Amino acid sequence: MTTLCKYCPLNRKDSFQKLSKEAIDYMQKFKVGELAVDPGTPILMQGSNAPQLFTALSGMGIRERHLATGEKQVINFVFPGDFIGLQAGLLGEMGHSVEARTQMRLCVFNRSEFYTFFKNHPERAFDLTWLAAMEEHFLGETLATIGQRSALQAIAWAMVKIFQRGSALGMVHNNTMELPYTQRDVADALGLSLVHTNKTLGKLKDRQLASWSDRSLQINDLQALADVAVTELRPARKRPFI
Amino acid sequence: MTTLCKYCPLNRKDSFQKLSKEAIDYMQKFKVGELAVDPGTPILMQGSNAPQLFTALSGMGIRERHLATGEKQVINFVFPGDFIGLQAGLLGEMGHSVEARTQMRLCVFNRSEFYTFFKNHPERAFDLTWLAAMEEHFLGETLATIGQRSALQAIAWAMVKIFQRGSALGMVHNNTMELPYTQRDVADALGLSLVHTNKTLGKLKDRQLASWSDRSLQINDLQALADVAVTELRPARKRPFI
DNA sequence: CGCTGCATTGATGAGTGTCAAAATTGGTGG
DNA sequence: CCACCAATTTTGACACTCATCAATGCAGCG
Repeated sequence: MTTLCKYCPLNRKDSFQKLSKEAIDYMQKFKVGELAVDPGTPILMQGSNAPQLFTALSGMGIRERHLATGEKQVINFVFPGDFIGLQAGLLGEMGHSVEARTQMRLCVFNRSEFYTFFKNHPERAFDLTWLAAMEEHFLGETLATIGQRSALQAIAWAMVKIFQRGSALGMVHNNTMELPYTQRDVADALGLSLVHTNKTLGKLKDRQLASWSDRSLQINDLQALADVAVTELRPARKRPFI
Repeated sequence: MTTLCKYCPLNRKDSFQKLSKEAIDYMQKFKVGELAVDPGTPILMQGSNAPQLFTALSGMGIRERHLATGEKQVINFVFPGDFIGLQAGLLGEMGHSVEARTQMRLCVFNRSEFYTFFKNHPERAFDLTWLAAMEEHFLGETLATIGQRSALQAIAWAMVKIFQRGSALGMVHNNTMELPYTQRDVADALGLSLVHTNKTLGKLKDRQLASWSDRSLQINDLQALADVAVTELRPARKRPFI
């Protein structure tokens, strides 16, 4: 049972830019279906030339890049509203894989209509490029984290980012949000070993900055955590979605 | 004295997708001037909301992100054909600074006409998004490098990437290309200390894999270097430019 | 109730960072 | 043409963060 775009769950959240009625009508034509996946399911594979692109409607996942050595680098975490498959759509090949970490519902688009999309709806193309620019911005910040921050700073930074993102999406209640990731995911995202990540998380808990256990992250003083991370807390902006 | 777009130096290089005559005519209207800068000149500042966007016509530079701690992370290296200011154009704020490392000539566009650009020329908007996707792809690879590769692998990887990029642009002669960067730049790009970078570069030279001195990089066996870096050598694709 | 995946803890050492100083290079002015 | 200065490269010694190895505990699950 496919949700009509006019009832799109994303368009109801106020962390997203509202779509106009016309835009919704158009997206309805562009949308070819809906995909529901279980935790652990691969959605797009690195190197693949996928015929389908997605927008996450609900649930969480990860983007990860596999190396020849068998290790992997987590590029970032996927939240509702994220567009999945930009690289496949434009370059014809994904630079990373995407995998579900919770149950997810995805809105499915056809890659073949991608160019038409650009041609007929420049404001939507603009939105897509906006998302790409935002991603570039974020990856630059991540690069600075892995390259320059200590393990403690890096993990604090990651927790701040995740918490803020979750907060904007209404996933935070009582200073607490669900985190479906494993410590290995976080370790791979920050270029740290699993053991050291575990010990560093322990340190954050000892200092009462961030407490993460049982898939649940609690942060009482976000500013204090941001201070440890040497980051500025900035209000989230409304994002477009595709 | 401003070059006419029909004589654009980028359009003559065959590593770029040729622009149609109509596209050139349009770009001519979009182009508002040309900027020549000396080495060391800041082109765009992190956090700024620049009114102008650029395409590098010649010369090289770096993108760098400054941290509150005074350290910096080099995001990547700027080559001819690179678009500069995507984030300013779309997000209204740069996530990093851009600085010249050689003399550079830049093609200047007005940010205010950016949206018009999208609206009237979807194929050019498509190209811009293509570049953004390519950047995202590259940053993902860089993330994997900093996060997962050893210092030796990382530096080998960086040399391979730079050499390939230079090669595509016709900057390589006799297995040698000019490198206007400092070891500090490379260290900051890979999250390594200057001293360790220096010693590791020495190791690559000892092993006759890559020899960089006097601003000049020589690589005789690129495949061998790529093997050390644990990367695949892939043929460069034709890129669009703006 | 024995798997299997994940979290946790302790011990040890390698890979890098940091500190300090010398060598080299390039530019500038006398 | 030389003297001087700043920036960069190079080297050596030492410290420390973080990776690796190895076990144990714990929970979910067929």
